[in-house]
Amino acid sequence: MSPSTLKPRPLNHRTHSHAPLFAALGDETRLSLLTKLSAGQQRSITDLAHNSPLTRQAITKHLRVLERAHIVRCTRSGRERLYELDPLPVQSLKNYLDALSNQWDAALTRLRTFVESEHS
Amino acid sequence: MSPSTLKPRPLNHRTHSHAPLFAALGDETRLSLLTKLSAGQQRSITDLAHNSPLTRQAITKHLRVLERAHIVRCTRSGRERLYELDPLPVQSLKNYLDALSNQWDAALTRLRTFVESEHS
DNA sequence: CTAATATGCAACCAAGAGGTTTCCCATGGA
DNA sequence: TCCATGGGAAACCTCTTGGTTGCATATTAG
Repeated sequence: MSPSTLKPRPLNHRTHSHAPLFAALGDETRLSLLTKLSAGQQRSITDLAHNSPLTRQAITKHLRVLERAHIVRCTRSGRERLYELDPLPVQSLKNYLDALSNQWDAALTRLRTFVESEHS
Repeated sequence: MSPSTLKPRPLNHRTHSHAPLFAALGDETRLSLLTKLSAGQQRSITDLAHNSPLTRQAITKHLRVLERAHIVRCTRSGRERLYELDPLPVQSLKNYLDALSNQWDAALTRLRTFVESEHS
């Protein structure tokens, strides 16, 4: 087996980091907003802020965070601003986590094989 | 079709939120630490801080964040503290994202079916 | 024993996040 | 037209985050 077969290629995903995406998901309020939006309907800001302990302005800020991370997109309709989910980045994150855990599994497997061959 | 068939069950995952996990992953430094650890070997703090623009103490803080989120665990060996990945929460996050995008897909499908039946 | 190494702890700091309040603008409907 | 409604902007506050420095402690090597 050539050494290059063993090298894991350190999972950088072309330096385009997923950290901002993760950060955008790292807040309870924003996750609950995503839950509401995952029903599939476009919702206005006031609508999303309804039945929330927070102010409309707070919800607005959270929506902007989600928008900057491209987790959510928004279109204007009259005086309303309608938000909806953007399904793509979720897929991107899943791919990243897949790569991470695959690399982890592969490392464990290599380690195990090595240890076994040492003992044979 | 009964209404209960349509209801999406809002994806709460027993109130145990994933926000702290996401937050722990929402930092470039921590992601790069995870990349290093994904090679599968236990690494000491000084080892992980080597070739980093940051101080050892900064790395220590980041490792503690990862530890609190149970993304990483650590064992003491002499005067060293060895960190390694904990593969479980990654799987949990993947499941969560799967649920989210499934719910999103399902909502879209229901919406489409509804629109089509309206036009028939 | 002594020196070097690996880490911990505490104080401190600047910047950002999350939230509120207040006031203003635009639009839709009566 | 007039007013209720949806939303934006800015100022402000507090707590957290990400980082530093300095010093103390424990363990290993010689």
